[in-house]
Amino acid sequence: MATFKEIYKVVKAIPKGKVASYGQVAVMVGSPRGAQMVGWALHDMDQSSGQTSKKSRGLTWEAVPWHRVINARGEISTTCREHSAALQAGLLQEEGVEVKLTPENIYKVDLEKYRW
DNA sequence: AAGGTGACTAACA
DNA sequence: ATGTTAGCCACCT
Repeated sequence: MATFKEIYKVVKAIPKGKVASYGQVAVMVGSPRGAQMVGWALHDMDQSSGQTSKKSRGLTWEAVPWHRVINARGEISTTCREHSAALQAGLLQEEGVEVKLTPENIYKVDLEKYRW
């Protein structure tokens, strides 16, 4: 069953230097159709550095590498776009992941190379 | 308890 | 080929 906890667990399992799509994570947690929920789970902790900050959904947000999770096209699709997206891209690059910036200001990752 | 929501995806027009 | 619509499923109010 795909719960936040399970999702975090899977996300934390993503190796450094690799990325996974929401759908991919969803499948791993056992809910192939729960992609949206995955992104949602991550969004709950968007604080960037990783602080529980607001008690939010009451889940413990230990260092979950949420930046390694992107959409099916390898793009960073945050609702807060530029804000969180830039941070995410930066973190990925630090891990050795090549992140491109499209003309539309959308960060993209080469899934062919970095997909988990 | 029921309804609404969302960092998605895939299929259809 | 792009743009829209529908399905999804746990979590919040």
